[in-house]
Amino acid sequence: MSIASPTLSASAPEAAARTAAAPTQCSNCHLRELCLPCGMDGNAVERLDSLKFSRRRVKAGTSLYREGDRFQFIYAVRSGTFKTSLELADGREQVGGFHLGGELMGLDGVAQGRHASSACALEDAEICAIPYALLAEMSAGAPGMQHMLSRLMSREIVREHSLMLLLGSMNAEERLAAFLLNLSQRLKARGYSPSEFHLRMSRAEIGSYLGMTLETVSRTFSSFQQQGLLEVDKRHIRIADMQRLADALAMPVH
Amino acid sequence: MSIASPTLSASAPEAAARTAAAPTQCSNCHLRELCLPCGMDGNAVERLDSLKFSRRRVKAGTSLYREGDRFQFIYAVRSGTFKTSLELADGREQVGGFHLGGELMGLDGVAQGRHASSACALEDAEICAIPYALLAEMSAGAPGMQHMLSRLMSREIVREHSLMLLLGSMNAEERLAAFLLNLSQRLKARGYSPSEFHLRMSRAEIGSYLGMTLETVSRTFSSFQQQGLLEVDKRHIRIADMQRLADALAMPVH
DNA sequence: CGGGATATTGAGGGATGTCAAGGTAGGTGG
DNA sequence: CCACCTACCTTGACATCCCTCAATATCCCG
Repeated sequence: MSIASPTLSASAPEAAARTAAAPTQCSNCHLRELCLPCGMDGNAVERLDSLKFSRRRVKAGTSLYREGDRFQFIYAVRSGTFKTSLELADGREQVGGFHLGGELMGLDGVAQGRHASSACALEDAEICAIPYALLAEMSAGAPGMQHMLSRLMSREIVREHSLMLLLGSMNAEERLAAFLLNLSQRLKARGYSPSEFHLRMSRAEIGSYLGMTLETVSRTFSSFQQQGLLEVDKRHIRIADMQRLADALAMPVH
Repeated sequence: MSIASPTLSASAPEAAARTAAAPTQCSNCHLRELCLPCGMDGNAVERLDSLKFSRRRVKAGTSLYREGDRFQFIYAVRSGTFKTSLELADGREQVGGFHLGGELMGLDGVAQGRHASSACALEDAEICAIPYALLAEMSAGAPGMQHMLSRLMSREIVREHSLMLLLGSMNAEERLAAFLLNLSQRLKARGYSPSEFHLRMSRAEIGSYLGMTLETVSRTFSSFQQQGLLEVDKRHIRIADMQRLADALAMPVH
């Protein structure tokens, strides 16, 4: 609960400088197929370009926003990995998700006008800050754009459904298998290897996300390795048998 | 699993008849402070009225929609109680939420154009079917309306956050206490007693929602009764000590 | 080189799941 | 109206998964 790490300010000089140097445009972003513009027509993407989203670097371990902060922006990850989390009454944290390039954060702030969770960079990262008010204003005249926004929010609801399912009715092995397979697919969609990757999050963060202790996460990794499903070296993971890992999900041991 | 219970059709003759007899208007609905119109100005509510939502009765145990059905409507509960759920690979169900009067269901369908969960009435109920396409079309010209829709979806995301927290880091007593306190507040907001009510859902459904077995739910009810927090008679609940029940949440036993 | 964060592994215990038996309420048909 | 049936709830005994506590190893960084 490091109170030290400050929320970055939108008006930081370096952010302004960067924006001037390299205006951020969705139309030629390498993540356009995954991110906000996904499914939009050229016309709509041009409108997005006109907003000239500001870009910001976020250092590893730094918060992008915190629970209770005033909601102004939604954020798209350009590079790096984030976690979003809630703080419990007793100070522990509950991780709500991990976010890779092209994924959006902050949509939970629309409801109350304040962020309902915190977002923290797990490695040095870069984001686009999208002013929600402008986005809403613009989509008033553009039905397709508004629908896109609704779809994105709905997608977040569906994502949380599956997490709920995971937390509500799976054992430790199923949970970790589900986590790894989901991560593998998302990495693949971003052009990385689906079978070999480096985890950006600690065992404790994985455990919090999956509703188990860091020791159980560690033991389950070891167990998967002994079963020949994975090769694990700290945070470096190789999925040795994707099929059997998927089976661990579909066929509960019960 | 009962393939028998049919999804109701929007074109059921009785539904059409009812609509003609009593056109549904948000502006004089007794739930307007809790439901869709909440926070809208008079102008916007009039626009809602012009849509003339169709009303539908749903018998206890009947599905309103099912996972995979084409998404056309979002539904507002007028009376009765619903559960929403997902089906697991092995046939078990995972309950995702319970819905009282004034609450909306089906927003998870926007993402894919298909419903991502099923909704089933726990008692005889009545709903408003809100054609999503019309709603989206109308809100294109009305910024306030569109913002309302976004807020509602965001609220759903926040709701699932708290469920995630509950499933990820609470023990059986904390979970049941959280469930009862939440239900109590929602009943109070609807003009019912917050301290004495009838549960519309079975122990198994509560257990699925909270990520525990029906036996543990039953035992935890008994334990609360022995501690003097509740009086329990099957589905009839009286909260005898609201404060200590709330304490069970804030001060984990750990 | 030292210190802190992170990961692994073991031992033991406790919370919760599983299996089983019995009770109660409500609906249905004779 | 009663008998029966089914669904639901409660409770007990036991098993087991996972948490807790603890020791050690490893890595990274100053």
